[in-house]
Amino acid sequence: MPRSPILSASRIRTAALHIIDRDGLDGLSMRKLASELGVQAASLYGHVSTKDDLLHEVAAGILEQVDVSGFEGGDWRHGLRSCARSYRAALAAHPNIVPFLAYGPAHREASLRRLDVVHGGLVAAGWSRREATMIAASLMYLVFGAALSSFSSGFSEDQTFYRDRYPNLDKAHLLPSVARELDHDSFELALEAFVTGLGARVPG
Amino acid sequence: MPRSPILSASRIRTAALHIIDRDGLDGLSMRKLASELGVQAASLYGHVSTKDDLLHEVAAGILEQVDVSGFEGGDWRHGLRSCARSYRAALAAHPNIVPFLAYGPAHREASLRRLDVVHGGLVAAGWSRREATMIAASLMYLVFGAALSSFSSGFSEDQTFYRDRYPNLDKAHLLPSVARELDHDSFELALEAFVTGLGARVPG
DNA sequence: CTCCTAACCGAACGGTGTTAGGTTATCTAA
DNA sequence: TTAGATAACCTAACACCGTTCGGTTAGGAG
Repeated sequence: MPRSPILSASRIRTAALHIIDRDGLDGLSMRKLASELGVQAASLYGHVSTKDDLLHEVAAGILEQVDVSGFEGGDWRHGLRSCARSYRAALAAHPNIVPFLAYGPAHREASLRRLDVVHGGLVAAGWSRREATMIAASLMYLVFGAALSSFSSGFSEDQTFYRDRYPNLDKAHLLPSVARELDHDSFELALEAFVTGLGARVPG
Repeated sequence: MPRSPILSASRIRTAALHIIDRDGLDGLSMRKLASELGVQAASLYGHVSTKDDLLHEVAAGILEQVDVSGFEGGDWRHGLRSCARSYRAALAAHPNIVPFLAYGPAHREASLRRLDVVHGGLVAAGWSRREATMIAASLMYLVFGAALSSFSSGFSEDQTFYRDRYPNLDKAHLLPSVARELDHDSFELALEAFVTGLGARVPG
């Protein structure tokens, strides 16, 4: 081989995710990415077909970490809860990429494979196929909704602006640390209410 | 006045939303927008400070249509349900702008004002302030999650690809019309389960 | 030592959002 | 009636973007 490569698809993905985490989704450009890898922009295209493709791969890497093994025990409630938490954790670790996921999460291989497992687990627990599909979809609603409309990613700046304008809103969630906790607790509340509400419907 | 204007902020917003609905979020450029208004791109900047600003205004116009009057009756269950449906309907009418909303919905004036009403309604119904905040947040999770991870916006193309790959997934939702119905029913299921699950917790 | 070839670079293309400065048409004041 | 003011729009350009084409270069293979 001609020259030992200083670039690789995985090194590029890692650097891209790092930039996204640090500078936001709009903060990622091929030129900046190349520059941080000590390389010119054109060189990236030997390892990555397109920026959009790169983003999809980065997204896949994140979704790959979602653990749906909680369904193996046969308890759909536990499966739903543990899967939802794992999903949320994976997204919350890289909130800046969530807007990209919004462009059609259903397409994604990694996402579908996991949805399929959830679906199978629900059917095995006694839900109809249609119900299983809807429950799995609902789980995605919760997870993606929580990832993108989070307090902590929304409020963190110019806190004084909100003060006194919205008398009913709790002022406390303007502090980032409180907001993070509130995000977590809200998600747990939503998840628990959802699972409980489902339980009032049918099996197990 | 010098010349009768052929441009106005509201005409620009309308045209922008139309392009977004038709060509997607990436299909909107200032030059195309200007051209559809019979004008050069630079002229837009007399009425709109920035493209980002324009998008925020368009988004605000959509969120403005959300009806939270359902809380006035004092029944928090009905309030939650009707507010959630109104929210979803508003977003589902313009699905292409949802990815933009993902860049920080909490900032938005129109959104906050409505959140404030929801919060007030919940407190009036007996929930604590903290619970009210979390419930309102959960509602946003559901609504935004449903808007962005919808089946109909995800699957509609290359249906054959999915066939046989995911044995557990219901094949039927590959058809757009079925997908739309499934989206609706899934949202209703999630909403109903959520409200029911909340009811197992506390007041009224 | 030569050739091959993979890895990277320089320069460019067409597109983007945005701005500075100039033109034009109408309304106001003299 | 005419001169000036000014809002509305345009022309041209800037800096950046993703992407591609045609080199250059450095090492391993014969």
